[in-house]
Amino acid sequence: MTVTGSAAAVDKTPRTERGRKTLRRVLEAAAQEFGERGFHDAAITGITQRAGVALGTFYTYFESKEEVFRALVRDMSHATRQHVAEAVRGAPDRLTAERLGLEAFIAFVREHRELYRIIEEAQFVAHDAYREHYLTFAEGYRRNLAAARARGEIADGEDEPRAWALIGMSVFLGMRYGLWDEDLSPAQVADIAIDLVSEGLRKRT
Amino acid sequence: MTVTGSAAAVDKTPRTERGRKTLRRVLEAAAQEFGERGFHDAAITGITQRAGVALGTFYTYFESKEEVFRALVRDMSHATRQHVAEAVRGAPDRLTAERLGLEAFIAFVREHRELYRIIEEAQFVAHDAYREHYLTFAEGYRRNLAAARARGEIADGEDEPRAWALIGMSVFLGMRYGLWDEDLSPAQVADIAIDLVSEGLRKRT
DNA sequence: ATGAAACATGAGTCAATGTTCAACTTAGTG
DNA sequence: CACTAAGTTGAACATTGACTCATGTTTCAT
Repeated sequence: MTVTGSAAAVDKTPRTERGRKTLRRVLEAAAQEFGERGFHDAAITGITQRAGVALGTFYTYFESKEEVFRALVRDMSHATRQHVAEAVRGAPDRLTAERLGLEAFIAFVREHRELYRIIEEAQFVAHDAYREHYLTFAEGYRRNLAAARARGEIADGEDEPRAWALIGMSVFLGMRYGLWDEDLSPAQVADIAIDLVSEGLRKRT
Repeated sequence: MTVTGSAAAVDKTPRTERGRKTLRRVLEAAAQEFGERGFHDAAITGITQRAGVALGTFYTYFESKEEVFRALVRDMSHATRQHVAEAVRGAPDRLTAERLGLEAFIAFVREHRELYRIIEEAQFVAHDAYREHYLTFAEGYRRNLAAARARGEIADGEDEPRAWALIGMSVFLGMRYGLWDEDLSPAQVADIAIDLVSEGLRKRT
């Protein structure tokens, strides 16, 4: 028996080319609106106006304001990981990969200023999506560190806390040097930060 | 001439002991309400109910919902810095101070779970207060690193990006091991993270 | 061509809640 | 005691914006 009624999740996937096009425009408009105004100040009418469609059209594709937001978080999470993975591909070793990844991340932030507004606000609007995002990121990171350790590329240590430390570093450097001020280039920031975590603060004689 | 009228900021500071007591209760109630429900789901009636006062009493002490929130951000920012400074006092060198500070921070997060909800949400609700918080934190950090570098305690490098990297590390470790899961003790997390930044990832033979 | 499904429209509904205010009580001073 | 300032109260107001729905239009398989 098929479940019907108010609790059923209606399939809102577009069936025609026109529908897919409209959906794409609504999603892009939503990214803009949420990025500029934040979740709560963002208005559905703001999204539909940007997209050039009527208010009701929004509800042809999404159940609610929160649902678009979640879709956006998933999209951007995926896009970010994709972009970083691309930049890192073919790196000769882990530390080089770290540098390239951080540089690519900061550059990505500059080109997608809505990223923080949306992903960080998910912490309060769609907490599970937020957790999912960082847990996924951390798991990938942890695996990379474990593999590098197994290859003898990096010193022994706990992979998971290290992964979270490195992610936090990236997120804050992205905020400070990607979003807030561009007084250093992504490459400069990456060089300094990776020097910190590869060589360490302790003075050697 | 004294400015009066709608644009003037009325002084809402309590003059009597009763007033100060009520204000304190409202502030504590606000921290609870915002901490549990977030800025937008929090209701003024929720705050006044927790405080055991009437709705109107709130407006005896605050101009608006946003104003209490800002007051709270300032309070918690100050309390956090205070707590960490306390724990670090008398540390023999910078790396020891880093370890003690991080450990104290994670412990503080566990005891004040409303901290992240409020400070991080300020990013969207009171962006200037959020910037102020981290800029203040970063400036203190930068000075500490510069001083340690001058004393020859740590290796040469750029203080400011290093400060932001270390702050980001702390914030994410606090979230993961303070808020989300307590599978490692604050001391364990601090040891691992400080080992990472003091010794570095590069393998030494 | 034609009928049905998909898509688009936007005025109207409805609940939530931040803020105001006029009346009332309490505290402190001369 | 009398007077004033400070503090308290909660019903009423006003706005806002997410979501519904009845109607109209477009697409497309047969």
